[in-house]
Amino acid sequence: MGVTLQDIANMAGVHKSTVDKVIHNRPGVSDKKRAEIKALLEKHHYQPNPLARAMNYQKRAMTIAVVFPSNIDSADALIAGMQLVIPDFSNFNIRIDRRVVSGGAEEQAELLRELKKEKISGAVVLPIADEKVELALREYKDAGIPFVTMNSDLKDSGRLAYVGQNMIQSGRLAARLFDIGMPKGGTIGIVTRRDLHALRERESSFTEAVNEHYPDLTIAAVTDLTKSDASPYDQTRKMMEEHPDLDALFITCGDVPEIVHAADDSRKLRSMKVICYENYPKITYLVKTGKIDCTISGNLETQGRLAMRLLFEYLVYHKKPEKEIYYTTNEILIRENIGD
Amino acid sequence: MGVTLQDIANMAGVHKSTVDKVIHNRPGVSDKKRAEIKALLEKHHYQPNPLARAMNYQKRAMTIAVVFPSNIDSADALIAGMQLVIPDFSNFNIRIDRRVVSGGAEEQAELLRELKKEKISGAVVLPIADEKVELALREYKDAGIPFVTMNSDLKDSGRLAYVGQNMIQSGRLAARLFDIGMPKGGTIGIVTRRDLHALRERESSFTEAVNEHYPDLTIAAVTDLTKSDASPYDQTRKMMEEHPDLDALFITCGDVPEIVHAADDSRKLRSMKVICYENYPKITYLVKTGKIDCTISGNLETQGRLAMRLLFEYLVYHKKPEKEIYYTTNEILIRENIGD
DNA sequence: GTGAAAGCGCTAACAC
DNA sequence: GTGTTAGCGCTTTCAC
Repeated sequence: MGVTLQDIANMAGVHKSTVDKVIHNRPGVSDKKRAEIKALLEKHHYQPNPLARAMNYQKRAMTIAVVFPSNIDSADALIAGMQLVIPDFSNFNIRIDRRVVSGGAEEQAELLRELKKEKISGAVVLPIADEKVELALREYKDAGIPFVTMNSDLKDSGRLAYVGQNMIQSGRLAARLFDIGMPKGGTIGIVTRRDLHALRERESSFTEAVNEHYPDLTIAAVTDLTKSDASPYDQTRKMMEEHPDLDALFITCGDVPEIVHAADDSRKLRSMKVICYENYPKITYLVKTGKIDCTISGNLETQGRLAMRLLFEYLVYHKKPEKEIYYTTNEILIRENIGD
Repeated sequence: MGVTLQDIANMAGVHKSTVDKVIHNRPGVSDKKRAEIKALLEKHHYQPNPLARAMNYQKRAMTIAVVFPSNIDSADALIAGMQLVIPDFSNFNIRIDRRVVSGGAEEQAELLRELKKEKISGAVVLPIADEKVELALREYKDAGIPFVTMNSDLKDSGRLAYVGQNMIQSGRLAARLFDIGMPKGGTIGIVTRRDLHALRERESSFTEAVNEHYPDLTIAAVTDLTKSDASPYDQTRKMMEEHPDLDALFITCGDVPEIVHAADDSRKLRSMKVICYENYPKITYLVKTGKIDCTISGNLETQGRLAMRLLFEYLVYHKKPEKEIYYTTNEILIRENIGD
């Protein structure tokens, strides 16, 4: 049991409400008293009691915005994770306002500004990697609206924390898994998208690991889905036809089902090793049916849960995250451990 | 916001303290009023506010006992997990009393009875699978002392919940991993201990999977460490010498470092596939240095954390676990994803 | 600029 | 049996 606000008030010979004002940097206290009280707080390592604080916030209506780009495969799992936190805070009056915006950076930035006008209490954002979004988020920081970035980071946005996967590790891990799964070596085709910073990191750490450590493996083809307007399906088929010799497929990005189907339709899949990322129902199914050998999960649910929890705890208990960056583990999922 | 105790009191036309007595089944209320109030609570789905409740329990001194058998390799990781929960409950006056008892079931049962006399508030137990322990735990149940079993279960002990690994899955998974890692097939030696129910499950699901699905794999030797008083090291060496042809080693149990060293000293290790369970520093080291190919982690830290959290939440918020059995995931850890 | 007082929802000691 | 009262630690409104 630490010192309470009342304790501090007694020592300072003032009323506890005065101490409260000091703690929250509110006006209405003379400079000398303020300094005195601040010193006492420091000296006795005053820590507010989170429970008592939360008691007061219970009826205060709060809105948390969840901002996603559209067409993100991972969205459902991330949302599911966020839902998990809700029961723990069910006695609070918190509303989750989920907004998916189609379009790109410009649209996301605009949405963020709009939400700010609606006076939201905080936000969980999967930010598009663009300066415009970064600027909009910096306004949040200035306005004192806390937000957490999730799944993809924006370092200088002023976020409370970032929750996501360790991309470098995820790429290296995939390289090793191909090596294990292809004892005789072979050629790999990569499907990726290079407009996302995170995926570039993943691809390059993969390529580096293959070149450095696994001489029996060769990267024979790379398809960057953002280079063309053709569908992921068509682009994959094109790669498959141009490289009929591929032994394996490495998918760094989303649209996994389309890509896998394209490979399947090219009549190559059954003899190919396929490794991809994340785990949502469509992928689970493809792993269970053997079309995908292995998926590396960044635990999207955990990401969602953690992100929401960090924000809640900040809003409700004024508790700052312990770290700035939270990495989830890279889990290797195969048919035998992908279920429950 | 649900109905409050005060709301119910107003409806019943009584004082809220009367309602409180009903909620806690305390005497001092007439039978008719009690029935009336109970009906109202039901009808309005009264849910106590956990925050308010916890506020009152903050200064109440509580002791949680942690009871382990001795010489459990997993202990440190489990404890570390439990520690993680402490900050979240730091404003409570909870003391953790960790007791390791050497000896077997009899000693553990005795310790449990002793702790009961010391009026502990609750316990986290890694129970020895024996009727004596089960009986002692049933007395806890009768006395209203909540406890959680962890890592190894005792179904009929009356535990609040069980937190552990899915053993069946863990065995099957190992079988598949050997199949992947030994494309040409080969012979496997098992080191296990058959006095623990959980490990028997693991071994048999492994054996079954190998026999059913992987015809190229053969189980050529099994060492049950409990069959002899010799050290795990010596017993492993014996197996290695009797079966100089083994291609792989499957370790279901603890004492992994000793067993691996024995295999190493038999000059066989470098050409063998080794799969074991769990992940504590000594194992991490052996994986990183390539002496072990793969370890299947049941997330001991998560087990500890979850077990402690369930107990805390019950003690502090009167919140019952949602499930009776909590399985942690079987995580595949290899050199590339075992660190951070 | 400062302090008094009420309130969040529940619990517990004590009077009646 | 039942109700009164005070209290957990913090926040907020309002009067001085």
